[in-house]
Amino acid sequence: MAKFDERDDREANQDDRACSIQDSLDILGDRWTILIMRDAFRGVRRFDDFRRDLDIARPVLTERLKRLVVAGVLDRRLYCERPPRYEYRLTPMGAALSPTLVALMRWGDEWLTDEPPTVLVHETCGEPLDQAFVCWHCDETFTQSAIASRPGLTPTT
Amino acid sequence: MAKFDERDDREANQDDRACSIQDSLDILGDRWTILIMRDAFRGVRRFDDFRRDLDIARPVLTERLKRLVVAGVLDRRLYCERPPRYEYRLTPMGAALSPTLVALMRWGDEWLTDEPPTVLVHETCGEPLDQAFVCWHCDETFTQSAIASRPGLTPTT
DNA sequence: ATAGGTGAGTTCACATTCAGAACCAAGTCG
DNA sequence: CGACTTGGTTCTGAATGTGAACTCACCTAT
Repeated sequence: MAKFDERDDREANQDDRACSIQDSLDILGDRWTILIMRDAFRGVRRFDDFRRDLDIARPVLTERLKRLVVAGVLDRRLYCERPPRYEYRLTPMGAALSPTLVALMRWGDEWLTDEPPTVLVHETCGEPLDQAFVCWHCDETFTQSAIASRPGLTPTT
Repeated sequence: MAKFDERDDREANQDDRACSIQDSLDILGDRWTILIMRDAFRGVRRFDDFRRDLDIARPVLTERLKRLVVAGVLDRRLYCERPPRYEYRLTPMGAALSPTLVALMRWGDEWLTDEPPTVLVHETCGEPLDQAFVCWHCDETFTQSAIASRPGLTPTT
């Protein structure tokens, strides 16, 4: 993934750079990190709570949290001085992952589970929310099936 | 991740099941799979094209593609009889991952890259699209920052 | 007809990463 | 005092990933 010595620039016409999905996955792309983020969204903040909830090996959790803090996605802060205790909180950058996690969740709900999906509801009216694409210009909204042209992420072509 | 023998049901109060994010990650959750899917969205279909584009080890690619086919996300079909050649195409289930990939891409664009983001444009008007939550009932649209209550994926609490 | 090339793998030896258990440190509670 | 908690680190085998070489079926050029 790092050694592209013998590559001709075949891929340059396709997307002219490593693609930001790859960049995102450099931070999130291992078996645990997204689950850690999911827990963080749920409000989990402490080392042992992550560990217990995920059933993850301690050294791995230590390393992942460190990476996430370095990446700027979590913030490690002392929440108790005298027995020094830390908690990990979402930074704005981490919180910005919510659409990604929601999309993953909805996909799993739709295609993988028989159980009733976790619906997101509109706080003010209690009706279910949908995740969609919106064109502020035309004031049109459409779900993914209706979107056709996406430069850099071309559809089935 | 599979052996929960000694777990008490501590997590039952939090979300009463494995959570569909976990289910999704059982399929997508390793360093390569999401990149493979991204390539599939871009129109890559053949073994060697995936291999070259991703610079992934052959055995791993073989195994990943097999898993994705079993999972129902890709479809392996013979596209040439006499030298038997296969191609891997997105199934509807695979295509349904588009919001997830878009969300990942947008996150990477916004937080990780200095380069101009890949904007998605509305085909009919050419204006940039946004990914958002929409309440069909109130006919209101809001981006993730404005969403507050999500059962099962509670915000920062 | 033979030599070389390609697509799609498999097999193998080696390196990295992960898991699980034990250990440690700093503080707190009984 | 000793036990317990949180948040780690260190260690050792197991699992996984890596790259190189090999296979097999076919195709193309000479």
